[in-house]
Amino acid sequence: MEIKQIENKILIKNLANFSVELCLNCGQAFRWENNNGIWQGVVKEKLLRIEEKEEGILFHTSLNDFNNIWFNYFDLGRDYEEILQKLKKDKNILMATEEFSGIRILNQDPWEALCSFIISQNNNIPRIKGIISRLCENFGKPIEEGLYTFPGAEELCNLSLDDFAPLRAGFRNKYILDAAQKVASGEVDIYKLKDMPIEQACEELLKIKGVGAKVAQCTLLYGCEHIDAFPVDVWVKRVMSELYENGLPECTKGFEGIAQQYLFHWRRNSKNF
DNA sequence: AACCAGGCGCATA
DNA sequence: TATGCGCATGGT
Repeated sequence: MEIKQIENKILIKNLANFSVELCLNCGQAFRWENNNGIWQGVVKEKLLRIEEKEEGILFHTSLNDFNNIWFNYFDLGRDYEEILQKLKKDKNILMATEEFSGIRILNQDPWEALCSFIISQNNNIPRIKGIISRLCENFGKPIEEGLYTFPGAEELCNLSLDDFAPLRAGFRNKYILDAAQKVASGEVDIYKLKDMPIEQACEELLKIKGVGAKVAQCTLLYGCEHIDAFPVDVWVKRVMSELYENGLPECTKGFEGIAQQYLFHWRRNSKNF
């Protein structure tokens, strides 16, 4: 990986296993938009525009923000080469990586991940994006024209269920509110989850109404750096029953979350599954 | 017009 | 412990 500063942007050259499009559009994050090849999104209080060029990945950001925010967000410190080498011992994952090279697990904010995946339950991706977008418009802070921060738990915990009506999230409203209250009060300390054993971290999340095993595992994988979390949704359930009746292969041990993301995307999107 | 969507809580046995 | 249904809403 080679970092070049060009005017007020950062160009990353020779970065293997990184597809901007796949990372931002494979169902792990719901707030990135593609405008003519330039992906745009807000994380914490910061806006990023990022695009994939022939020469490399172009981050429209300062070196300071690249180092302090985006390097970690895109998981650039992790050796995917080594991990994928192990995962590719499995023929199916090998096929998935060949067709969809460059999926990485993003390090999202724990609260945003939790809240997003509560909203995701019994739902489809376009509508999940709509609800989250309305959540940010209604309760986030404006960054610039049409762009908002993701509202924190402390900004939601004192609202009433009626206040959530504009989201059109249906029965999920009460779950979002309960999550906001338990997180804001510290009853569930989501910032400690990354340093806890995964089973214990999972139990903490299950205290929240509307959070079951699937949402908990998603939160741990996408928001708490637990790369071994393994969310099982309908698509992964299909893969498991079709290909892995006896469970995941040994080579995925420790990286179940990455295996999951490739299998999920492959099963959903591959024409030659 | 039914059925489904990156589930979960609850009732029932 | 295991199954099945209801839940709000919107897209196909």
